[in-house]
Amino acid sequence: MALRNAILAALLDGESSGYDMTKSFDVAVANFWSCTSQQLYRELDKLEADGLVEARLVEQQRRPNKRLFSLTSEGRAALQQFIVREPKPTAVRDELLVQIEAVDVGDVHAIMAHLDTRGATSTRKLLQYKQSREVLLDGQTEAEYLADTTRIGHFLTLARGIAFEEENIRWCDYVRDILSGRAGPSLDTVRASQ
Amino acid sequence: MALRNAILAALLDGESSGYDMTKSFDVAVANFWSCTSQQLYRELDKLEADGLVEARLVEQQRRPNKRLFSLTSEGRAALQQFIVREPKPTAVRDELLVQIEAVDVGDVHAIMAHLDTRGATSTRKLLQYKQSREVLLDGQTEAEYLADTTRIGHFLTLARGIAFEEENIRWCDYVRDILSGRAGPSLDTVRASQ
DNA sequence: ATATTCATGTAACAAGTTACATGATTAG
DNA sequence: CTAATCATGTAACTTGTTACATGAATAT
Repeated sequence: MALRNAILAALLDGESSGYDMTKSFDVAVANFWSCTSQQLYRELDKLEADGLVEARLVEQQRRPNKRLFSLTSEGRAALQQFIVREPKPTAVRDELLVQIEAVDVGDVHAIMAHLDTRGATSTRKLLQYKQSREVLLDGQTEAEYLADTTRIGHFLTLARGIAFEEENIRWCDYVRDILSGRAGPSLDTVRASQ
Repeated sequence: MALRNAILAALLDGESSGYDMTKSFDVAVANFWSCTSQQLYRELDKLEADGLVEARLVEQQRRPNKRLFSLTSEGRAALQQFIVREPKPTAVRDELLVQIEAVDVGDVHAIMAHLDTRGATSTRKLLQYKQSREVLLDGQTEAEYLADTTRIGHFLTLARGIAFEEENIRWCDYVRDILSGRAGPSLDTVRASQ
């Protein structure tokens, strides 16, 4: 009853295959839910069995056949019921933060490498989100967009994703600065100064 | 192998009972991991069986007896191994964002109520985090604290928690403003103007 | 030639959630 | 007298992850 609603919400933008969603869960939906492709296929089967989505088989010549899923009216009704329920508090689960919590007893250089990787990931995601935003806006100002559109939800969650990644990048830089003062010169720095 | 490390990291600050951790996972650790008390007790048993933590029974007169857990050297070593491994990307899981994604097909007033609740929760958490920060700083400036301490990890994760909740509050306000323009006058507003 | 993309899954396992249970003590 | 706090758990269930599998088509 959890992933369900994220899938139903993702289908508001139109029909989609499991494969499409596997990737769009990395971009469009990534700022509010995440899952593996195996979970998606399993849940889509259940949703179909429960009549909340329906599948349309599309036969292709040079590609494997695919099933395009779309919301049924029951699915739409289930979503409507879901949004009036009190949402659970956000479940935060970040291994990098657990590692930072333990930085005092471990390898500072390893942590700094993780911070670089995370910073790069966040930068890439931020770029994707901002591009999605430009696509939605399509040359309009935010005010113009908001006045016109019938699809405001995705714009608002995108705003949260953008703010989250910006904050993430700032924090990675902040922590890296502080840790580099504690780590002692890295091997690279020593080599560079010789 | 997931909650494990969060528990081990939490024990860096000293011994703690399952009950203590149930609540500190709501405050201190909440910005990077969350779990139920049932999970904690189960995982603590496993950690003890694996020799990563050890329990000390404290008999109390007017309270139920409790077991205080602390890190063993094996536990500390396990943490050190954990922090050199590449961390998994953050798993975001926020029902409120799923609901916002679906706001176009559902009850806008219900969503606004959820935003108010979330805003209030974030405000409360932010206050707690800031108070924790003051306790750590103990009158010193940030620079003074960072120069002196041997326990920098928690300070840095706390900074992330503070930034996260501040951003959350900003976003809730932003979305509420936009939605209140679309919802039409609420029943309350109508009553107030009569 | 080799790797990646498209497109779908199964099976086994690990982790997380919900409901339930106990029972004394203290604060309002 | 009622509710909350302290302190621990068990059992059943739902989710999420990992490893594995297939097989043609295109891009490098």
